[in-house]
Amino acid sequence: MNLSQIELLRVLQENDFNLSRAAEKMHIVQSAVSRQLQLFEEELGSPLYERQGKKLIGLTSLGRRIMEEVATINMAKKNIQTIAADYIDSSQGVLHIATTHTQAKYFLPKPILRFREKYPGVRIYMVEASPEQLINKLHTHKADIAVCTEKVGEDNDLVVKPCYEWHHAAVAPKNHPLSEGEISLERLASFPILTYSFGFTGRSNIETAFKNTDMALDIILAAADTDVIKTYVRLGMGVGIIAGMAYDPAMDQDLVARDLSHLIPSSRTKIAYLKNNYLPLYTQHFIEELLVAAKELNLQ
Amino acid sequence: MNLSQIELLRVLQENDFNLSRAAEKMHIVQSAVSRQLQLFEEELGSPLYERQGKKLIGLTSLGRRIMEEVATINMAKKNIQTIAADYIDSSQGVLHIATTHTQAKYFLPKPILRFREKYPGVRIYMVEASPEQLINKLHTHKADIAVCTEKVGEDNDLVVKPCYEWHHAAVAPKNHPLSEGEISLERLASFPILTYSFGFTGRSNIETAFKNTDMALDIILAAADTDVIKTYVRLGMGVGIIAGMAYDPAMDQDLVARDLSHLIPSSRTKIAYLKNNYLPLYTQHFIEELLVAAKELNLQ
DNA sequence: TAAGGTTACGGCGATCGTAACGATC
DNA sequence: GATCGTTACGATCGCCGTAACCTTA
Repeated sequence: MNLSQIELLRVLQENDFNLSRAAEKMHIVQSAVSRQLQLFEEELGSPLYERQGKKLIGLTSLGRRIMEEVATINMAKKNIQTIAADYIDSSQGVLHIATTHTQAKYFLPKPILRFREKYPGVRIYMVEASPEQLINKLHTHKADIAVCTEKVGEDNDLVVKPCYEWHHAAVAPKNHPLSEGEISLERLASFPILTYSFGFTGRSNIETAFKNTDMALDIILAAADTDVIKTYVRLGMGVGIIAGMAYDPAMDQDLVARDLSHLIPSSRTKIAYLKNNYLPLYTQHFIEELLVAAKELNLQ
Repeated sequence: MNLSQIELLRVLQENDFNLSRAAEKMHIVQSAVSRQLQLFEEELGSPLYERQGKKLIGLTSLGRRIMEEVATINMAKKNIQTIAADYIDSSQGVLHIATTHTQAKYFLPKPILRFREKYPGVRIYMVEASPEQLINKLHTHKADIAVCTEKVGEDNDLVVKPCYEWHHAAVAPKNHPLSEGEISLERLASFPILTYSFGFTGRSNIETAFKNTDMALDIILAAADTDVIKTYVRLGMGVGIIAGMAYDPAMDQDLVARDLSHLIPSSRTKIAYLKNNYLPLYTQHFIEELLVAAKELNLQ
């Protein structure tokens, strides 16, 4: 048994058990991969993969159980490298942030700027995706930390830190009827609505708000992206329901925002990263920066 | 980085950082070990060991942190092998039990006999030692499970299953004054006492019983081993305080046993094994056998 | 016949063993 | 001088790459 065989199992996992693709990813020829897998299965004395003819089509039950240990080993191996690099120079490195559009645009700018001042040597990669994809990116080590509101609470392999709390707001063009008067669920339901896609940015709480009523929102457009929603609100398509902090008084002067905290339960944005994953010092500081920014938001 | 380098760090740990001894243990020459260590430290970019001249004298702070990950990897590697072997044939294998003399002689015989009937192909090794040493044997993989009363509750890396509860008993030769009349702490303290060594078989609870009194036992002999205690009790040296289940009505007809449950808090014997350590099916069944025997004991 | 996998074989490099040397008690 | 570790060098064995072959959609 050796580490490249362990690595191979991981790469196979991420490439649909396709030996040829795995070989490419590992920068060796396919025959080498084939042999290493044979050797490993031979050493263990039992096949790890189900085969259809020669083709690998999935894991055996033994293989599935062993993949848990493989994941542990790969994580620890990565940790060793990270810890050593961090020990030598904790001012340099790479930080992969996975987040949703709304967080990237309306929450992260301030903490990221502050972080950059302290750590000019850290290269920041930000990737936007759906909460489900974010979690997947954590698991496949394509992201170090995730910032989002939905889903992350449900994953047992993640450390989840509560970040800040926010409310939804309704946005509409100036002079829209909704810019005046009290807002109720009924009234809200009387307009065509533009809001987030399922599984994004507190959308679940919008559902919750209407759950025990016989009303339903007439959602004519759902987007992952606050700016898309605003764009179509500006075109007069209807009322947008967005995250409160995504209304920018300066940039959105042509829109009015109405607080919906009395109608829709508050949402909590969270920071998540893999359990057992060593985070370099600068990443730990970045998280602190996020929490500071969160506190500032919630004090306002 | 490769697995034999990781293995090397473990072996060094267990051999006082002595390269020559580590080389022996790994069945390669010392120069090879020296070079592998150099290569690994070079790859990480920072030394893992403190050196006095050329001699290794301990871990650096980086080294200490990395040893945690090394332990994880070694555990997972061992798990992979165990899981595979277990999957192929769960009726064969080796079971290392670490326990104290008292458990080995007075508790384990019945469950071990039953286990052997079901698993004649499993080779059983039993090693007797002090609770502290037992825990060490778990950590160094020299034992799979430990059965004892003291200490194991305090170690966070162990899974601890409560097994059975028992009380101390006083034993004395027939016709000894203690064979009649009520027993109090005062009366007990008036005899010379023979009991377990510190850190063995419920000794801590004997201490507890006298803690808030101004009395003290006159312990004239402390042994790890119940049979040693009995032997000297038979010679008339004094009163033995032993574990209740260590009094054998058939074998110990020349002694009287008096229950001390009203004087000394009850003790609980536990089963312990390493967290994250995969136990083969037969070991899991052995534990069940222990719990069955424990239940039988506590029902009597 | 294209895509995926296996088998055979030759070459290269990583790692080991031998051996001589250096340091420390 | 005994113990412990390093360095140099030759030898070996493991692993890769090339290439031909097998199998199935």
